[in-house]
Amino acid sequence: MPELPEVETVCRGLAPALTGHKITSVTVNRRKLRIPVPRDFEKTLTGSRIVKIRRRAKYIIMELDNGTSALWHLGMSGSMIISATMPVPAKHDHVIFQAGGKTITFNDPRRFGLVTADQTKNLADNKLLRHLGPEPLESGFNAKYLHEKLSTKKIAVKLAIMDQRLVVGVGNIYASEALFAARIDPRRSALTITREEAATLARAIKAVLKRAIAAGGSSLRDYVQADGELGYFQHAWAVYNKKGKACPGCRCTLAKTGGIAKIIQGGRATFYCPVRQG
DNA sequence: AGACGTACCTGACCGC
DNA sequence: TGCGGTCAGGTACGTC
Repeated sequence: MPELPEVETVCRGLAPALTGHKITSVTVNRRKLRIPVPRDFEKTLTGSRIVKIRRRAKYIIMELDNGTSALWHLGMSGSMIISATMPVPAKHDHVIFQAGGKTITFNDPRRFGLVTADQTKNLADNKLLRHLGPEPLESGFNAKYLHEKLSTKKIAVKLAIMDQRLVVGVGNIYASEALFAARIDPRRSALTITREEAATLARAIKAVLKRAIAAGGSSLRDYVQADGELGYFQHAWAVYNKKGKACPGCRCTLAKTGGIAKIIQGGRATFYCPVRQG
């Protein structure tokens, strides 16, 4: 489920609890995730200290003092649970470790997530990370870059911005939300997006993600002290999952337009306002 | 090389 | 209550 803001929130929740602490135990209950958990994963982590926790795209990178980094991906349904006391085992608790007096549980019903490790110095060449495009909130992702990238692609602009090689972290929800904010029809071929529209879209992507990260940050306060599940928080979407609803900030009449439309692109649901994004 | 479909897996929900 | 069908926020891979 989680997109970039959710993963960022998970990192921000884990970092204060774990940074500087030694991993005292690791249990892997199920090795068959999207890719197999490495056989030496437990041995690699146990006894080493967590130096730093950061995010790259939708990966959580846990840098250890032994030269390796643990990589976590939440897939569609993953979450991380911080417990101050030994938690009651639950279904789909695939990896559990202890550090800093806390127990961290990686739970993922659909098992599209993954847990692995690699040498920190090799991360740039890591098979999972090497193809990833720029971070949307960094300066390299801007109007010029986006326009150049879109200008060579025939595919729909919504599919283009979800391509992690073009820019990371824009998943199905935020793609719809950003295009709505930018007033761009998601069905348009990427190469028809003007320089000016690309500038608006780049700004919209940043704004939508930042707003969601802020919402996630405020939800963090509730559980960072005690037990809590990281990875989900309440958020008010403008168009996502709002088929038939009135489009916020739009003056179109619901009876006339039918409100927010739902279409399928690349097998995934897209929500947009045919009037505002016409 | 780009575009597109498909596969991976469980659970929630809806209509009958 | 049960059953089958559909859908779900991600990503890699195969095929054309």
